[in-house]
Amino acid sequence: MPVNMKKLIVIVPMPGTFLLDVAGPVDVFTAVDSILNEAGALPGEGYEVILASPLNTKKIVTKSRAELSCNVKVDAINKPIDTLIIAGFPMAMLETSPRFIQWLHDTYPKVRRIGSVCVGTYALAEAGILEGKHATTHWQYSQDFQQRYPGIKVDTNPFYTRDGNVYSSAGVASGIDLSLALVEEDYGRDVALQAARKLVLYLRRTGYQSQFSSLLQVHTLENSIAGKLHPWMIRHLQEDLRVEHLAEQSNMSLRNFNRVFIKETGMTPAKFVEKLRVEVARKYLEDSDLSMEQIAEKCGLGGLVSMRRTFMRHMMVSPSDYRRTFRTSLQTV
DNA sequence: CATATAAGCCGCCACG
DNA sequence: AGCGTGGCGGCTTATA
Repeated sequence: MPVNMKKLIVIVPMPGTFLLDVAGPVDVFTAVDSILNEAGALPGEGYEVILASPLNTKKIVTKSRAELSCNVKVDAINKPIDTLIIAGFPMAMLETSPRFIQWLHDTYPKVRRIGSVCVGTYALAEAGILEGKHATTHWQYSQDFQQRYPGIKVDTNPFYTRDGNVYSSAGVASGIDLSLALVEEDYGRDVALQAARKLVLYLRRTGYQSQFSSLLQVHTLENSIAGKLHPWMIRHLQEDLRVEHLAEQSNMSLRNFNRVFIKETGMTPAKFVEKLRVEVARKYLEDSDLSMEQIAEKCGLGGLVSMRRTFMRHMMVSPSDYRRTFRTSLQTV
């Protein structure tokens, strides 16, 4: 893929889809692109987002009867696809559009990654892309899905799952969570966070996945010093986690520890510890009634002022604001 | 708010 | 040479 080309995000809206299935990912990627541009993007940085119709017509009628006008029909796409996302999928389409399924099957090997929103997961399954892999779909359909495709491991809890370069998300609004995760993978947490702020979203809603630290990729979890240290750090958050001690714990010299750690995680040890502390603090703010002092204590974030400063630096909101908005948004749902 | 002190980071070079 | 490693010194950054 040419280096100086923006990543092409192709979103396929299935007829009868919820608008949000489509609009969520579209707006996330679009917002990120403009954020990157405002920040002075390098050539090739950012996203080009297009809608591609799976039918013979460019017009797609959504469930609400609102009409989407696609940029192109899928088989007319002539540029390399970075990310392909299938959104929505009324069940009737399964039998009626073998051509699209075939196209999906043929196109999958040529894309960097592929994802689905909601029942779009059926399309991936039908194209044989998910065989033996983990996947998610809308909770109402997960039982049916499992029966229909016994070779696919269906997770019902998370908002989205990833297995290799295949992603699937649970339904409708979770397409947004998926998209933010993809952005985070590409451009890091800060950019994803900015996009979430711009769209007034939370970067990561609480699903069961959030029990894990998002700081490490799955493959980093084993066979790396960062991965081995990670659980230990979580257990000792309230203690002195100076880099010196981390190096000691890993039986390495300070110098080398630093070097290796950066290579593995892409960030320096101290930054990592700080992010970890903030992340755990967020969790306490979200799902506990512990006082600020108690949270600061548990996370090793020093005292109140110190926690506030550090938290602000990462989240761009104060801990109390974060807790408040989080709580009130939960109540209105 | 300024200024002192500690911690973190990293280039450079050396060793096996 | 080509690598993983580690010590030193100085620059940057956060905090009291």
